[in-house]
Amino acid sequence: MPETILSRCEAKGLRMTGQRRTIARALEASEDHPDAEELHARANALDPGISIATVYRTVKLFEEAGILERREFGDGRARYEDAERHHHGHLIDLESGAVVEFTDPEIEELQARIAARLGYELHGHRMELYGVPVTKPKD
Amino acid sequence: MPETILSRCEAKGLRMTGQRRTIARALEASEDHPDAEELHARANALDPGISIATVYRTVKLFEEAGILERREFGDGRARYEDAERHHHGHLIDLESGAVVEFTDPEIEELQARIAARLGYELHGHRMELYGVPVTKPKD
DNA sequence: ATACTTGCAAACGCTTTGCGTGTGT
DNA sequence: ACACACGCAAAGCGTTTGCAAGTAT
Repeated sequence: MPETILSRCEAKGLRMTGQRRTIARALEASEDHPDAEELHARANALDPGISIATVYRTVKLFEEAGILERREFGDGRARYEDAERHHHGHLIDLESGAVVEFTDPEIEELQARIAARLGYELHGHRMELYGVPVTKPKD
Repeated sequence: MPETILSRCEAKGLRMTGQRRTIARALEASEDHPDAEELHARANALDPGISIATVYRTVKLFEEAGILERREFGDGRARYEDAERHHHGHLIDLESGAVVEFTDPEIEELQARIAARLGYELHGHRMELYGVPVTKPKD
């Protein structure tokens, strides 16, 4: 089970360019949920010259590889976070847009229970419940 | 406690034009989660001549009045549903975008518990948890 | 009477994409 | 060497908005 974003990229066989490495480092250093523009700024702070188009292409690539998760909090822009970070919930202030993270042991259990009851595994599709990708319960 | 969308609009003192009445009727008849374009089509099927701009203005108005809830399922466009309909969850197929509705008595209880633990009521702001507006637990 | 609402079309903000150049494997 | 990634700028898409004409109260 690899741990860094870079090592997970390599494990998936992604071609790692300088730009992708830098974006991976910027994501690694992020404890929050940057949007594309913010991630662009953080990556360019590490190594200038990365275009916003490359940021968009890279987050899409990483998301399709299961390395990143894309989130939408209702303000129109997508936000990204490391898919391996411990699962947590998001409580969103609808006025200010502030995002409060929290963890609750009951969440994953409840998600797994609901998903199982709905028979999601019969579809063989990736499913999302309350904005969170559904994973099979460990047994 | 009024029941139709129209009566709730009147109770809130909204100025009810012909277009707004028609959009309210289209929403009333919807058992699913139409986006703006779909709602526009349904409203025009009832009474033609309503512009998409008016649909957008009206759903925003209704949402701010607490009559509608806006949802985002990750496909870029917002979807709308009657805020008074029984609370339910959404399981989303990430490939096809299909939305499966379900209800679970544990969801609201868990939401209320998490929200209470996080002290959301101290802020005095409208908060959203997993895409669902948080309401105070009834006691 | 007057403040609010409408349709139209232009503008908006975020994201994607075509193209010619540059680069990882 | 060659398929793929890049930067740039243009286009795309859902949504919002300025304006002049129309409407609810």
